[in-house]
Amino acid sequence: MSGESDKTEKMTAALRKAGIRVTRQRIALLGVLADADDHPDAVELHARARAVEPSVSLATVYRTLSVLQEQGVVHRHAFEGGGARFETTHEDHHDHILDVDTGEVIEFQSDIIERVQDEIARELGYEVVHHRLELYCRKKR
Amino acid sequence: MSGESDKTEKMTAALRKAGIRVTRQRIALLGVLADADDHPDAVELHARARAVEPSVSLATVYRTLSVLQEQGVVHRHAFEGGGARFETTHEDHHDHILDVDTGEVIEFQSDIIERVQDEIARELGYEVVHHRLELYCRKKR
DNA sequence: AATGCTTATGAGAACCATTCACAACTGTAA
DNA sequence: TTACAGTTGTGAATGGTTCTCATAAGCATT
Repeated sequence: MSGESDKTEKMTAALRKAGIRVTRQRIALLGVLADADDHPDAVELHARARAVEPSVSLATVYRTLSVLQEQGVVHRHAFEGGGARFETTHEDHHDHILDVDTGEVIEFQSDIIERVQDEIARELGYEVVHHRLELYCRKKR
Repeated sequence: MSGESDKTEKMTAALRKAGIRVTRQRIALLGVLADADDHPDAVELHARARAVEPSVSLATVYRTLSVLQEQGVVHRHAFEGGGARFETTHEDHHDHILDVDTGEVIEFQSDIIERVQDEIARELGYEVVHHRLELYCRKKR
């Protein structure tokens, strides 16, 4: 309900520049994405977008998420179990810890791991295009 | 065609011990898995198993793979794009490099990464149940 | 504001990998 | 050999995601 206009404006400006039409449905979804601090799936995003703009179909959510992904605005994650989950792209790269009991997602980042990955790939004659690192964890008691 | 009987015997022995029936279909699939040095998907395993034992259905391939996974005999990997891919469990843990152009899978292992992962989880009050690390790479030229 | 061209949308069908239901079959222990 | 429980093939069902197509609506231009 608050600081979303900032992010949303940046996003829509970027879209216009890319020749992509800014529709009611897309504005709704962008707002929802800007407000989200979790990692919702398409159905959840659909529900949230509908609360703002009832005329958003699930198909459009998927289509728009694809567009936004191509534009680099959102990231799509295929964690174990269930469907894809999304988050707005933020400046710093990170990987994810998933609480296997609650499904909660925690972000983390490790330069060391990053560096070792590149090194391993290089030694085998490859360069890393992208990677996926997920730690499925349980809370220690 | 060759050294498969060894592995297969070990596998079937383990299954019998676990009270799991050793059927024609399962023998065929175990043989195929023992022979495979790649990471085939269910359809590919079905094709290979059919060559040995024509009465193997795709449903049985899936069912058996689930059983074998529960027994710890095979590992299931959900790489990006396409369906799950399988490999027989071998002693040493490893992660995967995927050639984004060819789909080829290369295994690698890094104690450093492993250690840092545990450390990161621990600091956040978690313990790693399992993880998934995949490097999507392109051959350097 | 109205025009026209083009892209986006909603609804529901289609897709694809995987699982399920069920009647027939078959290991396996006795 | 029997008998029972686990297994199988077939085809239908599932669930997430994408596609089709007729209609709606951006947006640059009058």
